[in-house]
Amino acid sequence: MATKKKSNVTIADVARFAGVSVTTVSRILNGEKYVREDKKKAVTAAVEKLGYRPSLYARSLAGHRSYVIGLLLDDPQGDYLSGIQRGLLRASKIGGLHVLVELFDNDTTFEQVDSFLSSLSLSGAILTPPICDNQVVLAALAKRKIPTVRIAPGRPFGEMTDIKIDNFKAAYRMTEHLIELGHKDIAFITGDAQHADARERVQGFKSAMNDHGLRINPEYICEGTYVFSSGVAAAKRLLNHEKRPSAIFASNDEMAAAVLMVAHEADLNVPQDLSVAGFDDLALASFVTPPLTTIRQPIEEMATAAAARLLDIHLNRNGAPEPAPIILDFSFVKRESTTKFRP
Amino acid sequence: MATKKKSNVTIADVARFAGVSVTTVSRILNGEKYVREDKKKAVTAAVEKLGYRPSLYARSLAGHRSYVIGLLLDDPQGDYLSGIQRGLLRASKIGGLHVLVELFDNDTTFEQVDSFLSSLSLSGAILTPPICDNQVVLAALAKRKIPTVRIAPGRPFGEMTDIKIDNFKAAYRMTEHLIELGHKDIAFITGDAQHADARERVQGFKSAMNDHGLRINPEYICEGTYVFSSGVAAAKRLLNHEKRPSAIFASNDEMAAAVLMVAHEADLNVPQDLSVAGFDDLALASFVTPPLTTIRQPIEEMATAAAARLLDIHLNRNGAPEPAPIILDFSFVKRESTTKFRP
DNA sequence: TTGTAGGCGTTATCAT
DNA sequence: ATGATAACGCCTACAA
Repeated sequence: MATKKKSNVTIADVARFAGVSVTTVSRILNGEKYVREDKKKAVTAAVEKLGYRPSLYARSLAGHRSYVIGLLLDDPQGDYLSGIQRGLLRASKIGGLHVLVELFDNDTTFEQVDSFLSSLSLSGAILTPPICDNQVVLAALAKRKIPTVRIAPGRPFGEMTDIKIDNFKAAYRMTEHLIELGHKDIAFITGDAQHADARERVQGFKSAMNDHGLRINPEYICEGTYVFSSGVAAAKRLLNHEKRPSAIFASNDEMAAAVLMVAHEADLNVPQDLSVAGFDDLALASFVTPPLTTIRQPIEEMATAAAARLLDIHLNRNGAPEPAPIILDFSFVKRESTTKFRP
Repeated sequence: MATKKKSNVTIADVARFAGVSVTTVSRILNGEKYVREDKKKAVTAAVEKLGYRPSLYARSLAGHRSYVIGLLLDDPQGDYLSGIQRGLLRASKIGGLHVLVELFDNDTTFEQVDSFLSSLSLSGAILTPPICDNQVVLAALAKRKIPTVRIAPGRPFGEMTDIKIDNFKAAYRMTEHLIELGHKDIAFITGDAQHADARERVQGFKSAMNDHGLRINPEYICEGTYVFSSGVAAAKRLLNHEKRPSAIFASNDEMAAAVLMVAHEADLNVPQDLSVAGFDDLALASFVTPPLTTIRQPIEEMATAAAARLLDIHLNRNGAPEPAPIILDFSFVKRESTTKFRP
């Protein structure tokens, strides 16, 4: 009748079973040194046999390290999120970390973020645009000294690791592509100027134009905000221009898709009548008609790198964050939305 | 010189400050009754003043409830994920829960899931397709008696709450739309037959056809798997058919987008030469050319409902899960990819 | 209605 | 190299 007490097997059970102290078990589990091989073996066996799993909560409470990294989000939009998460989740899992996602609106107060951090004491945090430039959130993170890595951030901030591609170079590259195709009247739709990456992209475009001795028509530079509707507006302006450009470089795919739509409505054929270039290589870039020539950010790798960085900090408990930014390579993706200029 | 010990303010501090016992504080924090108003007020004030935030880990350890719900994912794909997360995160935040995301491949073992659950003792779990039909995961969840709600699941399973739309009805509705437009030769591209929703959609299509006295050409029913490439294959087969259909109903938007692409390559105008209907109303449905007529699943609401359900269980600690499925309304979204049949 | 005291499962400290 | 034992911060009988 002895019903086995349902409670989970604890570290004490393992210790007893292996004939050692809980301290020793703990040491072994945490990969510390100063443990004899035979004991290690015994413990490992016991763990296996009993199906023991340490309680995340007990460890966190006693050890002051939570094994949880926070993915802080502003508003979960667009599918770059899935790329980020895939990279993050895979890497975290391997490193024995868990990912907790939390939402923080644009008008979140310092108090709110701080209280969140207080109750969770994260092992690290990961921020993506646009929240990676939210001063309130950043301040709260810094105050608690939470190791933080930012993916594709705008302005730099304190001692945080930044992960990004060289947006300037990427935009430069795309512009050169257009120029090589013979285009001269090239228009550009900017992203949300709040983001540094948006600013870098315009700069890349402008530099390439200048370096190739091409004149930039100020009316060919349209302000967008990275969202579809802003792309529609910009495209309409551009295509109704008395002398319409022969190519449009939108600083993200969503706006490029908008250009495609407007062009289609205006009975313009892309790419015969108009070349269109995007940026980001979201899934939709391959779905639209015609598929977009674009720049791919290695989103997943970026997230993987972020997790790796955090894991490193977590393991080494090192106080020297070495905030050198990590720059990853972009890739140029040629599809069918761009082609040779023909008058 | 008295440097305030940096450690966080604890429940004991609050109790001291408010002149009551920790028990009382705990009670108040957890909204139990049997507390005098004045004490409650004093405690609330102390909490405010001290900026106290309970430690999630300590609560979890002592209270055997984690306040963490797990969003279990197979492979973070597509943008339905962002909708889910938005709903989930918002609702969870309001309810004071946190969302932890974890990845489980298709070949995850029972042992792995079990060990995950063991170390986190989730307050609840949420599953989306396709993992919501992963028998291994489901079994592990059931064994630990973790309250689980599944979004748009295939086959039913044990005592879990299911949240879904009436796929049959939705597909029926879309088919009727096509029929009302005068189409008779309507083709259908199925989804992954593993998913019950895919099967329900075919059924809806067939029933509508039958009910309207239309013949279903077996060659017009193409097997797809919900992914773009399968849509391409199906579309090619359909459009090369000696007598090609005047309308194609793809059981998700991704495949519908594929049809659009193939049609475009074949110099067919959509919708003049061919009507195309999708299902899901992903973001891409509005981006493609022409925008897709489709069915919208209230993804975000589904997630919200899921969180609400879990919160309810969490609060009431009720053992009666009442696994009645929650059926939410879909909506029919008319865009430009479908139009009247003209011979 | 309120307080006391004993866990919850680990890690950290300090001996040995 | 290994083991007691005291935290960690909170919840929850049990007592009052």
